[in-house]
Amino acid sequence: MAHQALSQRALRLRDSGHKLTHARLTVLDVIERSGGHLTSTELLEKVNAVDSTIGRASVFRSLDLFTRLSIVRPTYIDSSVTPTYVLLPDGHHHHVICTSCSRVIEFDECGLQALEHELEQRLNVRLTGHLLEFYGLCADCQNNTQRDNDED
Amino acid sequence: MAHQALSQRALRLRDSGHKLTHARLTVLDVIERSGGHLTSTELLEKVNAVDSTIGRASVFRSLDLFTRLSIVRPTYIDSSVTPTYVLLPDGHHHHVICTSCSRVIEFDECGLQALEHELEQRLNVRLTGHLLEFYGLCADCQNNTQRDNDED
DNA sequence: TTAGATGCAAATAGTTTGCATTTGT
DNA sequence: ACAAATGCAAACTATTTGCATCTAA
Repeated sequence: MAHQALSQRALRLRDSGHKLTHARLTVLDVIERSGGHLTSTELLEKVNAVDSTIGRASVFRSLDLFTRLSIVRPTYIDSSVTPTYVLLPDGHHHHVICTSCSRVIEFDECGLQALEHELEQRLNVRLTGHLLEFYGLCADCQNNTQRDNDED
Repeated sequence: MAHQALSQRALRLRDSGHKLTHARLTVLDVIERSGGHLTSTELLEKVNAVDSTIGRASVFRSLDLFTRLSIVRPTYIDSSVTPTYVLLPDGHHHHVICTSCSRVIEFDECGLQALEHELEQRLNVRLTGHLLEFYGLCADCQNNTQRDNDED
């Protein structure tokens, strides 16, 4: 029952001694295709759209496992209710998220090496990675905002 | 029915045109005393211990208000279920999270203004905030790691 | 073959809402 | 005095659990 080619992360999953089940591979695939920014609710919907026989519990269990394996990480940034899961690529991770349309814009440079270094010295920690997210409005949503008004 | 001296943040609350109610002042006080790292559930308990007549709804409403006023911010700690609220000292938010013991170490400087500015120009976006998390081992956990091995 | 994973449905957390009442200014 | 905020309890949403069944290795 071969899925398609296994992603890097799927291999990590297997190497850590867990079974490569249909449910897990599907959940992982959905996360990867999504660009790596999903709430659990969005994930549930998308997984369900792909294969409606996969149960909610398995999605949550996968999310939990992936978190423990550092494949994914929950962040709370603008929904105060549902955590957003972000894919953790290898070294660092940074992008801009449009708070209006949720579009994700990647960028390469983050220039944090210097800061990382300084923090290691000053705080006496050993750092292995980081997550940097900027929040704001993308070009399109800035234009649409001229129509104004959706304050609370 | 004067509470004790008003904190800096309580003043901000008032200045923003909201009433200084008993419930709000109590919630704020509990957060400030706690060192500024609480889940909503912990907050509910502590508020209840101080004054059991304050209802859950008011606690959540305060949390919501404080978040909108940037007095507090929901963030990831290690429960994947309940957001943790941290006090926001100034404008932005950044910290180091120990991947072993989940300890959170705050730091002030992030030097991202320059980058933020550059991205706004280059990507044609309008940025309003950011989250910066470093992951690594705190001093204690580096030492304990000599004893190695506590995989799952 | 068999331990580990699953799907289901019911149980549990966590959060929000409507509304009559109270309170800060 | 009166708009804003509250407390309550019920509604809702999100997540977890127990267990019989299934499946990857």
